[in-house]
Amino acid sequence: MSPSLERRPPVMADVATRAGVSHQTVSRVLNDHPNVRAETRARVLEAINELGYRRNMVARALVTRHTRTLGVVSFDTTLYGPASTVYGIEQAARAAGYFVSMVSLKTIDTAGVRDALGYLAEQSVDGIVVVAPQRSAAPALADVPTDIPVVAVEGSHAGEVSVVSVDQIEGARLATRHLLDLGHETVWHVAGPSDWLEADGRIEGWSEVLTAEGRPVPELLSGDWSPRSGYEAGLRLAATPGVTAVFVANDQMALGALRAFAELGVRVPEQISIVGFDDIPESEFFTPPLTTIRQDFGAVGKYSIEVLLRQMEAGAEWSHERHVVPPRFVARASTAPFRA
Amino acid sequence: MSPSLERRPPVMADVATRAGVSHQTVSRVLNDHPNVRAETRARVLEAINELGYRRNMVARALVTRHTRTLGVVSFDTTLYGPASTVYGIEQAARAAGYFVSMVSLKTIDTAGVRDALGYLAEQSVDGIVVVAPQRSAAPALADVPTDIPVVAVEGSHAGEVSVVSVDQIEGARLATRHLLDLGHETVWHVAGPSDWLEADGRIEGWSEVLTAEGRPVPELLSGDWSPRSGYEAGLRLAATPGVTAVFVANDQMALGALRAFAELGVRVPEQISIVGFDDIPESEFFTPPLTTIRQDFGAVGKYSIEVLLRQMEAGAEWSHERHVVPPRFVARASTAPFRA
DNA sequence: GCAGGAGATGTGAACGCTAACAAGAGAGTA
DNA sequence: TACTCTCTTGTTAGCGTTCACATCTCCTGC
Repeated sequence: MSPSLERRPPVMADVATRAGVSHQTVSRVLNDHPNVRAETRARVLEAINELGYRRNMVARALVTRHTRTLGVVSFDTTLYGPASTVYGIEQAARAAGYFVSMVSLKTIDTAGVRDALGYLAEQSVDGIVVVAPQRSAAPALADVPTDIPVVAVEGSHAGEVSVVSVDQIEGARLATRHLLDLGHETVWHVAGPSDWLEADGRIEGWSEVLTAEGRPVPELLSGDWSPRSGYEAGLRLAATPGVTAVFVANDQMALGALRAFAELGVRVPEQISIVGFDDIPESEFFTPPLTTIRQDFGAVGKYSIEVLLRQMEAGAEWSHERHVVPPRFVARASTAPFRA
Repeated sequence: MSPSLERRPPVMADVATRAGVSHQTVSRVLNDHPNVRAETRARVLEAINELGYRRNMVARALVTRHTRTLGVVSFDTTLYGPASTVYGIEQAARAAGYFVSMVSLKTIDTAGVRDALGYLAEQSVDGIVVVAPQRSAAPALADVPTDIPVVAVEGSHAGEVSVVSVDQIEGARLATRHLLDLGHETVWHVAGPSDWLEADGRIEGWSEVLTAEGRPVPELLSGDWSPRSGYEAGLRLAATPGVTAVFVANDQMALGALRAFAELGVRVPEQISIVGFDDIPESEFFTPPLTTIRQDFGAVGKYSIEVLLRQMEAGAEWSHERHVVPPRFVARASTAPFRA
């Protein structure tokens, strides 16, 4: 416990002494500065090895004024979508040489997002990605600290920030058109929670196609993304006469609906066709395998980092960008032509 | 672009000047030091507000020698298990006032884990949680830098590090016993990839019960956790005579097996009973709803942070701990008594 | 009325690194 | 030979905090 006994990890000066050079030369070697004699460099590297020296990034960050760390604010990373997005972000960030500091919110609200941004700002992150698909997160993004670049993923594009997102409206159009093309008179929709922008976009694409085709727009059902809420919606739909085609806002709810139909003896796709959204790894093995809309979460992560890095480089004169990732229709066995 | 124009964020000295005190007094206010006159404190807080000052944690970390950041090394956070564990860790860490710096590996190997640990050490994280359920990660944990506390989650307990994990063996026992109790002669097993410790544990618990009960131990099938690999195993099992009960090492593979059986007209649970593992949110809505073993990932996250913090506090004289979270049997509709 | 002590505040020196500048050595040129 | 130029290395001064210590003020008690 005496101070002389508890050995501190070696610092640059220790390496310098050992190699018989100045600490600055050690710094030059570490930073690949060209003007160092090969022999000197070798000597320094040897000393580094012998001492097991590791550079202190905190001290480095203090003087360089950047931490090579990006902040990620997210919500419920247990869900497949957010989890995949965050994974994509992390991979892309590390490929670009950045660390990722995570904050996942339990509930998303303005105060929560603002706090998270504040924390990350204190940590001097070089940039922030906010995965905040709820409308209530938008106000917090409005008064984000101006000195630090921010990119929103799946966020509202109204604000001052750049946005990267999957084209939800187009995805919903694909789903709805597919069902109409199969000869169904109209398409019912089980939407996501009303606060979610993704839920909005899917409703919009759905109703847009129906209206354009002059079809009746059935009453909207909605759930909370969970299989259970899909199950309940399924029970309601099965009890409603005339339902032959349903577009469910995500695969988990679609699973619940499938379960409800199975229990009530409603055959899919013979009696009712179902299209989901997301293409989670399980969908292909549902009973029946689910026709759905695939979102490329990896691409979203990649682009969000790309946009963020560009913004960081641009410094003061950055301009908001908007990047939209196209969804893809995936045909499986849960949809079939309408038979009267 | 002129240096006078690009304004830096305010620092402690700016606040001090504005409030008419020394920087040290500002520091005291920020750190809730008791010996500050109420009026002075108010003046400082006002100045902080007016200037929009935010403390620079990097500078703080340099002198206090801790960053209040924990490192988390993980693998494929797209899978439900790892994602949930990481989420639990993140929540627990933040509740304890720590940030989380994430590194998710694409492939897990000794070099990858070692690199990740090295990076995190350079970042001066105060502690590290390694979620590395593969055996190949173990060697990297052996020569972890001694100056920084590490906890392994679902990792090998052979090494020098503390381990928090779900009792896989017991889970497998519960599943196997349940099937035997239903009158099945023996139980087949679809295992996870051979490099995974969790796969091992489940095999061990399964074969242990069969052996103890004097039942034949059928040939082992195995997959890679994916629904597709479960589907393929299912096809093989359906073609094997005498199979009446199957314990599948995770729910996703169980889903694949259910699909295979459905396609071949094998009825579950009438002809074959199936038990899964994990209890993912979807399982309850499979066709039929899946009997499975629940893992409490939230608890794992919570305990891992608890153990880590304790170890950080203990400093040099820490001792390895081992915390085991019990699994829970969840009865649903995919299992039924054996009928000859 | 003054020693002693507690409370409030300030001063200087770290923390471990990089940036900016300085300086010495050797090569090339007139 | 002297002069410049380039290459290599060293020296000094921060970055924005906290820590250790010094100082000043005011109160208490004899």
